Amino acid sequence: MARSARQSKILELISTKEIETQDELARELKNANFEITQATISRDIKELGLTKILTSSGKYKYAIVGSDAQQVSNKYISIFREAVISVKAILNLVVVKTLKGMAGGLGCFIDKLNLIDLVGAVNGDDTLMLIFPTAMLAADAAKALNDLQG
Amino acid sequence: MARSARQSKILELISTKEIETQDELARELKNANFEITQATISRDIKELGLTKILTSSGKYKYAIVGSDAQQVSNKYISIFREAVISVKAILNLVVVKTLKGMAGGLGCFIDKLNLIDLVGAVNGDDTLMLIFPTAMLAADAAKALNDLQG
DNA sequence: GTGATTTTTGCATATTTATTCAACAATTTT
DNA sequence: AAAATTGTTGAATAAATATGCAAAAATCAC
Repeated sequence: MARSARQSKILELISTKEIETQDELARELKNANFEITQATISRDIKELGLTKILTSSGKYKYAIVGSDAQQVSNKYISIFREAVISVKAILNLVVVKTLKGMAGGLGCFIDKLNLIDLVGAVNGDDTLMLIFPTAMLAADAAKALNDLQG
Repeated sequence: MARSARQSKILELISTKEIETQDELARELKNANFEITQATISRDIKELGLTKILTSSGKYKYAIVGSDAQQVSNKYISIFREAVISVKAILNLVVVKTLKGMAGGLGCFIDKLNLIDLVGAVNGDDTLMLIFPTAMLAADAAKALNDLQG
């Protein structure tokens, strides 16, 4: 599980910070209690299909980017499956319970891969709340996410 | 001018071939009579905001990618200005005359940055033909492109 | 459980990419 | 036109990233 949790954390980190190098990512992961080397990060990054893009300040940072490879999202799905405990719709909200520490990463890529009419998302450590325009859309999304769980 | 022509060629090359490394790009450019080193290519790639993305075969290739930096497209505009001689609409087509060898690169990124209702594009060495659904859209596009010329 | 098989990882290193610095070319200023 | 400024480049090298290989960990078959 450490593997999925780590990759989830990587998604969260690159979405919330401007990570310029794999060594920097290694340091951030260390702060989050993932003791890991650059070599493994290189592999994770390839698996997640991440790449560096140019920011407006002329620096490069890692980002989730639409790639040729559609299978890449399969990787995300497998993280999703490992991380998610339950998905429930309440009014216009969907509440997702996750393993500890994985709500953040999950939120980031549910956000990115915008398959659904999501207004926004907030998360704690093990809970993710997705906000929808209507109860109906929330129910649809909850169903879609539950289906994903296989 | 060699600079713009070279960068235009780079756009063409990465759009039509799977270029994996800067050295490979250097060899391709050599074939196209641009004698250039990897160092300069590294700079060109940064200027053009290109990055490597994962292909479905698990390899990386260079690609044009939507970045944070909107100024990036300014770079494209400046290549456009240097390359284009004239833009004319005829029926539902727009014919763009360019400097020799630059029609290909131009077509590639006009295609990518899909600002306009373009159906398709074909090009020779110094002529680029853009195909639109209607004469009206072709005329609009021709006007937009002429405006770009500053 | 044991042993076989597969997966994940770190280390060392190869490969790839970015940058420093000096030279040269182009452009502007005077 | 010379001098000064600015932009472009290559060579060498620094920095960053990927990978071969062996070891450790996890998973599976029995």
